[in-house]
Amino acid sequence: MDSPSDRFHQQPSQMCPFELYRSLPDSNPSNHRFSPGSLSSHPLFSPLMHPNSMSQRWGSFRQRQGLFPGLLVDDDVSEEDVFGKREFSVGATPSLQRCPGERGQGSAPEPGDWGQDFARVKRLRMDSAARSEEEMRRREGKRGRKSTASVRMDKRRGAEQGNRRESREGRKRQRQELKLQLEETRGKLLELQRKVWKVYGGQADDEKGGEEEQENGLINLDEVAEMFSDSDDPLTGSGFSPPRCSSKKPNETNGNAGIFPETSVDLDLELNGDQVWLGCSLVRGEWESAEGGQKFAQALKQELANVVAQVIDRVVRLYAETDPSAVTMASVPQETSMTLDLNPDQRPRPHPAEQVEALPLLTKSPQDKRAPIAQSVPKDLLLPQANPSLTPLPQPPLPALLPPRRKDHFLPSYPPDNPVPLPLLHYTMQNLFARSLSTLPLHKDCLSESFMDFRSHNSAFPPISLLGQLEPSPSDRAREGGMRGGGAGVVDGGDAALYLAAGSSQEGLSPCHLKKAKLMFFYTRYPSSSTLKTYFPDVKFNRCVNSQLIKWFSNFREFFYIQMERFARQAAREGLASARERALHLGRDTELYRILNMHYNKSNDYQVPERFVEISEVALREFFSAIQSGRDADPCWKKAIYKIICKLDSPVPDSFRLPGCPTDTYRMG
DNA sequence: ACCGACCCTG
DNA sequence: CAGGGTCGGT
Repeated sequence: MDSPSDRFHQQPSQMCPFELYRSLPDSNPSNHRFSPGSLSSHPLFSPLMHPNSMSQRWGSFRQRQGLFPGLLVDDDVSEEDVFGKREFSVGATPSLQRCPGERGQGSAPEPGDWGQDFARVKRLRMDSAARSEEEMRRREGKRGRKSTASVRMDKRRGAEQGNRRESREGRKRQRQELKLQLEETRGKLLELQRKVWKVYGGQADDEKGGEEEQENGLINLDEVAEMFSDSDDPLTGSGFSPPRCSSKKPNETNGNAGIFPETSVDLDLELNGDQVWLGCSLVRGEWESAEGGQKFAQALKQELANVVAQVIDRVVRLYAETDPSAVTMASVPQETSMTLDLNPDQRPRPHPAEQVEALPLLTKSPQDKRAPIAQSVPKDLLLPQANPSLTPLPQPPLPALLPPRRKDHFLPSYPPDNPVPLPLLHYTMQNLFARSLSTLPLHKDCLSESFMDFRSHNSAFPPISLLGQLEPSPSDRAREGGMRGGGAGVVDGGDAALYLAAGSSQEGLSPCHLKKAKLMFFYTRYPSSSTLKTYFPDVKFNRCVNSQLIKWFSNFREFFYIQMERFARQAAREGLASARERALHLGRDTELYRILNMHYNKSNDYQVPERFVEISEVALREFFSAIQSGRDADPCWKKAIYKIICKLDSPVPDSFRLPGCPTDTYRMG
């Protein structure tokens, strides 16, 4: 039989995850500690889902078992083949394991990479040496039990030749014994799991399938390793049933059974089910035959795989909740689970491809030191969708930037159910691009590099039709300054990319800041330096930046007053009083309003505050009266008007205090 | 539409 | 010196 230990000496990329833990020649764990900060960049669980590791092993297993006669899985077959056939054979499982944007599309993963990942996991496993020892002892005990079971079965075979009834009773006893053994191991695993979860942070009881998570930062890799190590034993692996491989456990969601299901019921269900047992092809009664022992071992192994899948699942969940950029990966263990999905349960599961795809992409996206928006966006908007099993997080007062995934993706090369949330992809790419620009030499002292660059390269970015994907749903339109602050806003096509990237910290001013300043102009025409500092928290202020911002507002005023004077003179030329009055009224349907809106709110995604319309009309009338009365002959005739307008500043909404480009959802959708 | 240069004021 | 305004260039 193809016991896990048979694969001991295979190259890492072909090893089962649990083999890794079992076969650790490295005895110097202290050399291999990973800093938690680097966690997100380590594809910890990706190797576990790699076909060369788990799935391929199970593919071979299936082949030898004849579980899928039509599914020829060879150890040397390519990843694509494995996947393709698997997908074909397990059509009911909506699974896309590889990442079109990353590993798929013919770009086979490099075994070296995966091997390294395995090695990392290995080392992690070694980090808990004492724990390992304990588990080894545990394993030894279980192996002993296992062989005992085999012996018993042999004996039973001999008894079969005797009295029929006796043999039947013996079988019953055997079954009972096996059940007891399984229950025992399950109990032990349960205990172990609880320990682990306590160590992890007292979540043993309140953590229901990883649904209630807190943002504790990055997971300690040791803890992750422990979680893996908890389930690396085939026998202990039977402690919890696979979420997707065996029959659904009705009590699985009761209490802590969500993680550690009650054992007796499970076994009863499975043994009485007269169907697939423990998620493999071992049908009731079959395991009592001559090869029953082997099949029993296989069943146990399969259980182990299921356990691994669960562990991965939980690790991924933890990833998802601690690293928002990985949320789309949440609940991932599709590789093993899909492979073993012979008896799919009813547990709702997220689209596998969605998660598998996004992680490599997202974890590679630069995590800016401040970037609160960048981090919050995917979590808020993608988490509930990508992982419906997770409790939705409270909606922060940040704009919803990423809409639900739509089917009409604009990257045609992707499948319809493209797992990569494209807006997110967009953001990532833009962010990468923007960041890469930051390495360019400075052109200006005050403006950010990206600003300088993008001013002449806006065309390099997607047109608005594409960026329209970023628009939130029209459901929560905000009225009258109802901006929901902070986030990287959706603006016109040319600038949107820049604004998106501007949630990150800036040495200088970015187009997003310009946009924000313009929107601020709706509220304050004469902001003080302190005000500017307040509302541009993501800008490192120095004299130059401050002057630049002041200059911006000066320019805004310049434009504003020029338009006022122009339209005032135009009104002054009106002969009829009614027409003049009409011209002096600044309705939202007037040309002056359109011009102002176009200038300060170019993308028209922000509702111009009524107050600004009123103030503009005041200015217009002031200009008009000055012109009418001939005061414009005075070279300083505008000063008086400036004085009036200067007093009409209103407070800027708090949403502007957040970094990034504010926007409301007006006109969205 | 934007910005630099320049001037003025406090 | 900071900030505001104006003018002219692009």
